[in-house]
Amino acid sequence: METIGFERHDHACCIQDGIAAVDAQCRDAGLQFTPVRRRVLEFLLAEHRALGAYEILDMLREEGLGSQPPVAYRALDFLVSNGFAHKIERLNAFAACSHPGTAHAPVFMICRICASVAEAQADTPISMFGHLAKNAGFTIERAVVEAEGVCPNCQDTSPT
Amino acid sequence: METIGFERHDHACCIQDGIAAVDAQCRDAGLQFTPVRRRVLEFLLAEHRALGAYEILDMLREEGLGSQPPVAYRALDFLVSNGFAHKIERLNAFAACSHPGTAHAPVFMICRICASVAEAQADTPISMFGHLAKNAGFTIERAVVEAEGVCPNCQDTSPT
DNA sequence: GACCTTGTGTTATTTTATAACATATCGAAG
DNA sequence: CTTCGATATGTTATAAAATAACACAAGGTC
Repeated sequence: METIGFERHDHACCIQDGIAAVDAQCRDAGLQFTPVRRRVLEFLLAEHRALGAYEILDMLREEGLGSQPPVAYRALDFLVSNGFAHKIERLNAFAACSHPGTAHAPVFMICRICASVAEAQADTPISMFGHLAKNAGFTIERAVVEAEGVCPNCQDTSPT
Repeated sequence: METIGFERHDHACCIQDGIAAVDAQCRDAGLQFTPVRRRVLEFLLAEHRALGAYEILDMLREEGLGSQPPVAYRALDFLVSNGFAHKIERLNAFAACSHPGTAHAPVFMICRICASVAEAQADTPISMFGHLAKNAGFTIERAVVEAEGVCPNCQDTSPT
């Protein structure tokens, strides 16, 4: 139920702590947290918005870490499939996970004005839609929940 | 809270009733329910799964109703922006609305095995995530909710 | 040292979506 | 009735997002 995202905060910590947490988890799980993968996660952690794969690819290219789409997509696959990042389906873009290592039922809030993305942890998909699924006889395995609207920082500006 | 989707049913009615409802709404609202738009909605209603834009385009092409992508995308835009169809973000595909004309907070259930899509009506995004948004100071305008899993008809088959 | 696994480099292609401009239809205003 | 504006469609071209397929490299293990 906790949300971190739109508040002011020490942003350096976002990156450091995020990387450290994933580093530790990779060591525990025997996953290779390679330079490309680490750098991509850093890019994602550096902004509280979702980055497109090609945007990431451009950043990698500037650093000589890879120049072709599969490089970016492979790193993103690694991060997403291990729960270190999420794909924001609505945007065809990717965001670092704010709660790496914890049980996952992310709810994303996407600001239509500044494009920032915050991740809230809800309980489980079951607790939210379990009753609907049960009615239908459907077994939920995973849920995409993405709310669009206006973040607190853009609330006053442009009422449209 | 009602779900129609995975049950056996008189499928001809899905199409007839769906078209009739949208036809009526268009007349009321002064919207043009043109042949292309009508046909695209029929394609969507004909299957309880999501169709890709290019899949729809192929069907239009076979009937001589248009052969270039914008034709399909424009018809889909019309249907989606008037609430007669929905985009399933997870699939980059489109499905007819099961509840045209009613207040909208659709929850989609996507079967990973047979690819069928059912639409349930939840209350409002607010009732589902309002507390999360409130914590964050976020104003929800729209929500994408898509659950993936296994539909009742595929439940027994292939436990993977 | 041969082999296997995992990750990266690279080329090419597929899939999804839109920009931009031309043409057509139709009702309302003049 | 004809000119205009609004809306819809036709068409060409291109952009944006994603993946297939194969080659190479590094590191561990038998």
